[in-house]
Amino acid sequence: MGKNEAFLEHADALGRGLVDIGRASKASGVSVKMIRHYEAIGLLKKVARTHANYRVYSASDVHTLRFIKRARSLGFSVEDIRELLSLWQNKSRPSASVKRVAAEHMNGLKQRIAEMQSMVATLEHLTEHCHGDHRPDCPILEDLAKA
Amino acid sequence: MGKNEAFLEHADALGRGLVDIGRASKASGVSVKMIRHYEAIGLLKKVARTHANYRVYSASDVHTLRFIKRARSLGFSVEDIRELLSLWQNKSRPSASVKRVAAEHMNGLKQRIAEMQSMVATLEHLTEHCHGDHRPDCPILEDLAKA
DNA sequence: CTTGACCCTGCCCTTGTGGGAGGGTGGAGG
DNA sequence: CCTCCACCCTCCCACAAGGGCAGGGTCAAG
Repeated sequence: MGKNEAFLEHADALGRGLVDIGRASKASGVSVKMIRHYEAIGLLKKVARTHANYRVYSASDVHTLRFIKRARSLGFSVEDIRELLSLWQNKSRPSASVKRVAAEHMNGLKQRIAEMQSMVATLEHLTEHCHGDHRPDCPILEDLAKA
Repeated sequence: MGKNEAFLEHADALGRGLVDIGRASKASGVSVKMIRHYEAIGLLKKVARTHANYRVYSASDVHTLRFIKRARSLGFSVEDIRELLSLWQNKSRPSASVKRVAAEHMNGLKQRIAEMQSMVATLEHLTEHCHGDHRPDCPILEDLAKA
């Protein structure tokens, strides 16, 4: 094993395929700021540190960060991701649990989409009838003022 | 005019068609909390107060609150509303200005809808292929882990 | 005079992310 | 060895648009 891994030198760590937070950020697409934040809220386990207190990430940590990044890009909340991560790491998880999390998230998305579409429909209707010129009459303002 | 209106008694104020914040809230649909907040951020002008420092709203104030409420329900941001309110109060506004604000807001909505629809499409595809039973294999987790 | 329903201000919480201050470190070039 | 810059560290603050609570004042009815 050589030296105790709890306190590596920076150069040493890079030599062993471990990366600093900047490289982990570039490799995962998660900003440095957010990597620290995910650690602070316990989404990512506490990683090793160098003597200088620099965080050191393994390939597996970076993999987890990419998982988080991808999940965020699909709109999952941090709490959803917490659950997905634990399911991911649990080799005997039932796929039904994963499916449930995804399905609930999808329903939330669909509902918000529907709400926004109804806003768009109203706005579309109102702007269609707005001259959009120098004149002050405007059905948009009239709607806001009446309803 | 009778008494100076700067410091009314509560009962006095109600007698003149003015309302307290609770009534203004019920009449407008804006929560008491948010009425105060809108005042704090300058969306609503500072209203009169009674001797006891209670806020007193006129019918026109309530009308403005309803305008704000309706605009929020169409998804306009507070900053958009600030602009819409000033256009509403400016009798010589060009309707083109109103239309522009509405159109930009609509574009933002449409873009967010598109992003969310693409999330839903991906999720739908993934959940379709997930057994959703006791077995651990799950294309959802595989996607999150690979991409 | 008490009680309950209001009202007041002020502070903290949310979600996810960015920004900056103030200070320590690593490695390269002079 | 010294200097620099890029990087790292920890805190604190900010945003949207609200919710919630604490601790106190007030009003009207009984």
